[in-house]
Amino acid sequence: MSVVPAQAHPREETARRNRDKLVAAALEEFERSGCQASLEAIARKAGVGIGTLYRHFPSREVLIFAAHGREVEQLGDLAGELLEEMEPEHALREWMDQLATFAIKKRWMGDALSVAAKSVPSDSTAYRILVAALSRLLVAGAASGAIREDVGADDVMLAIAGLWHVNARNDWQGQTRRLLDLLMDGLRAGASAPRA
Amino acid sequence: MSVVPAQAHPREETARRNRDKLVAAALEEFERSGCQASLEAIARKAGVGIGTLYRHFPSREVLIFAAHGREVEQLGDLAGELLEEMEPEHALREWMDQLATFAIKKRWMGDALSVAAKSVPSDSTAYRILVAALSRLLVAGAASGAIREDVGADDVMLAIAGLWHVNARNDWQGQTRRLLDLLMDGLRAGASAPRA
DNA sequence: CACCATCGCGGAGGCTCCTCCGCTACGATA
DNA sequence: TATCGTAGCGGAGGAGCCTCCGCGATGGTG
Repeated sequence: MSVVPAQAHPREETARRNRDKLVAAALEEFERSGCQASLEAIARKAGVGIGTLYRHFPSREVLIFAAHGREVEQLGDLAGELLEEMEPEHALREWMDQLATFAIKKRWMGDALSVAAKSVPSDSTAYRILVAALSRLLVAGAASGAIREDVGADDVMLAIAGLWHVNARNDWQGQTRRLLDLLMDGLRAGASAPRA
Repeated sequence: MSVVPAQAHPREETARRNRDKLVAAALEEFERSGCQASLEAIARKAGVGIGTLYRHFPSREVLIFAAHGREVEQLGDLAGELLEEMEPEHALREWMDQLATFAIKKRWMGDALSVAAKSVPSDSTAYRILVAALSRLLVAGAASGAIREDVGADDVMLAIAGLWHVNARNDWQGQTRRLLDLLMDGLRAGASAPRA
């Protein structure tokens, strides 16, 4: 996982190993019981003290993303790939669909983002990655003339915050589709009443 | 507060008094420290056991709305009043603005609704009240031809879920305005691409 | 070699959550 | 009046959160 600097201080070495053990344990526990799994249980499973867990991961959210960072990055990269394959407007929609699916299928993500949203979300690495991806899509859309220019990635993140709440519902596909349809209609250039 | 049935069983009488004491204490504590205030502290302040609190209010959310129910109802009533004063499209927007302001100014509300959203939100009385109000506005809007007909109140609730997260940000007015602008643009009749 | 500064570790401790259960007090019944 | 059933009360208890601090290992210094 982590890069091993050839001749590290043994202390740092141990610390790194502990970190890795924690991430592994967290991944398992989050998988098993959603991401409100007990942090003490994770520490126990990793065989380290609870203090060690909190030193490495000062908040639950940080741990969640440490465990799932890779997947978030892939979602970030996806934006670029979609932009190469299709026109920006469709890429934007497709990306948001993927994000929604992600939030449903990988329950941790919805949970995590809704935790992240509580504090100052911009503190969250994952949040930043997603906003960056979204931003690329919006800029490309604006450049192509399909998407209005007066809306920022932050605004759209806020507008799709509802996705994190769709979770347990029965008709999540319908809910998600309608929510994104609504949003896309608002996002299209010319949607807004002609500005003065 | 509660209606006093003339000759109640003394036991029920005590229970009612306890309930009222709890609501009063909760109101104070929520005011003081946001609605993640300690329930044990509330019980202490009310002078009852923690068990009594949980018997009357099985979840934090229930207590929050027991304490603030009146205000939520007023917000519900506001929908009808606005519809009498202005055309539906503006009433809808105005109502959502009020809701947003509410969510910011009365921090408990944003908190509470985001708690409510986690479980099955339709279990929450407050949620139902708000959805009902929204529904009235949408129906009126559709009848007047200003608002599209294929969007339900639940969908809109989901779309404005972001409002609960605006909370701590600096530029909440701007964020809120942009979010609602976006939504209104999507909601206007004719916004959607012509359907097949 | 003896001493010292530093850093990461573990876990105790204070607090909250929420459940569960024994107790009491009061009305009902004989 | 003596006994019983029951509704509502209080709070102990087990679990989790998070902080804080004493400890031991390690590498540097005289």
